[in-house]
Amino acid sequence: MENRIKVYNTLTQKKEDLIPFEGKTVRMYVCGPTVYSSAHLGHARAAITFDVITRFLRKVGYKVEYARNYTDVDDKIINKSKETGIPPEEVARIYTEEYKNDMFNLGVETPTHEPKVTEHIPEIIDLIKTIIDKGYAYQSDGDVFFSIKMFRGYGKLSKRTPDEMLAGIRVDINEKKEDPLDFALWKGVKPGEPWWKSPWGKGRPGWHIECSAMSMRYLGNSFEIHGGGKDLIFPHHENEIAQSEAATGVEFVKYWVHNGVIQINREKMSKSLGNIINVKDALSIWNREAIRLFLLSHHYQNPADFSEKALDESETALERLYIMFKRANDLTKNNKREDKELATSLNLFNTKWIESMFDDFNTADTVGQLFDLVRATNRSIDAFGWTHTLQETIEEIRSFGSTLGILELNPDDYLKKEKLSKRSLEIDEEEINELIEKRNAARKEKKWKRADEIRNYLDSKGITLEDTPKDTIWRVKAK
RNA sequence: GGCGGCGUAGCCAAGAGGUAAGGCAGCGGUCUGCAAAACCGCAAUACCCCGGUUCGAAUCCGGGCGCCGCCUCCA
Repeated sequence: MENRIKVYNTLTQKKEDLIPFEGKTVRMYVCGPTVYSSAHLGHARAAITFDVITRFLRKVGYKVEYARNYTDVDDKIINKSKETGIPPEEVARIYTEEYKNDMFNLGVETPTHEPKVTEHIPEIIDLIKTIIDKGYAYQSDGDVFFSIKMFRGYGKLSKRTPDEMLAGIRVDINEKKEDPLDFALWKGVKPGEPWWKSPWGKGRPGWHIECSAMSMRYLGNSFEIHGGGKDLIFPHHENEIAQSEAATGVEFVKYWVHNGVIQINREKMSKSLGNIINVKDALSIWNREAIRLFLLSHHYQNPADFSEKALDESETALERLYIMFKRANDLTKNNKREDKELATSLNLFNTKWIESMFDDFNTADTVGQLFDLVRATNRSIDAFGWTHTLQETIEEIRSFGSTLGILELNPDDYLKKEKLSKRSLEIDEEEINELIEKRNAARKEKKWKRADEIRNYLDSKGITLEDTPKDTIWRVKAK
């Protein structure tokens, strides 16, 4: 078939060929966090989804200009400041740092640009001016509102008309607005709030305008991909389209790409349900690669139901991969034979996973293919030991892993060190090694009862032993 | 109420007209002192229900039922 990447576009509700405006450069903007609280799994999913998309596009030869913002002025930040007594700038600074840290710990690569709202106030003011000049916005008191009825395409992304939205129940009444659906581009200052000077008096940007201003600043008036969680489609992205296209008269974004939400036990993760899981907390329990594998085992558009069981299963699945790496590592390179069956499996994998990624970044499908190859690889290790083909296979799996941001550790680091430090297991490496020696001494004398006692003891501490022809190896149980 | 989406074996989850990936859990076998890991096999007539289109439907269309998201701050 056509050698083109297909991407599902929320705007057209179809999978489309990804065709950049120019050559092989893809410009992508993804809505980053409003920095008023710790990053949760929803942030992690969005970041990882677009991290993988970026990694893959680059792998297949695209240049990706990737911008992801920090919204560091906002009502929620101001509220947090009032609650805690910490100045708003400080609230924003703390959570921006935390977000960066969390993303680093999740293995998310840093985007090309990470603009902050507070550093782009002039751009925002200019953009609002243009929108007013073109007649799409009006001043009311100290505020500036976007007039949705002036923009003909309003609702094209979220597939609803203003009338339908008005039929909905909760629309806040604000006498300053001409139409209840109008939204603020600029908010006049209130006592104790951060403000900047503007042609409309002191104030600050409304929500939505920052993303338009910053994406245009770094990526241009029209760019290829705009991403974010599905929950941002309305009103955030709808409003971005309206204000951007009102200002420039050209199509803002070619492909709108939205990731599905995280659910906890089939329910939305939300403050009111009290079921928000922070990235930091998840990382204290599970390896970051397990979290990524869990997410990437779902198609990015589908909801992902997070549970302890599901994450434990991802760790178990990862363990299978690392055990395979370890088996391969431990082989001596003395075999001159080649395994043709493995070569065939490898070729199949090479073409299939790329194909799956070309088809709307179907990482879940690639994971299935990976495990097919893993079986073939283990079979090959059993039958042939080390071969050049095996070496090649391992390298290819690693390379695949680096596109998904998994399988980047040494087997021993994953199977031992990482987990030893993550679980408080009341046992250390030294003691484990001592016990293994004792057990092997017992085994030599065929004192099986004693040997099994030691193994059971270690098992009770969460350590699994494995006797290989050469020696005894150990790992921390997956659970 | 409006808009969007989902329902695939015990659980999780891909697939979107051509005869159902993969993971986890379970069972049996090979290997092992016994295990573990790995491999082989079983469970497995797995596509919510009822109609329709088609040579052929999990996939398309219509109608049900159940669940979820958005419409208010959200990744």
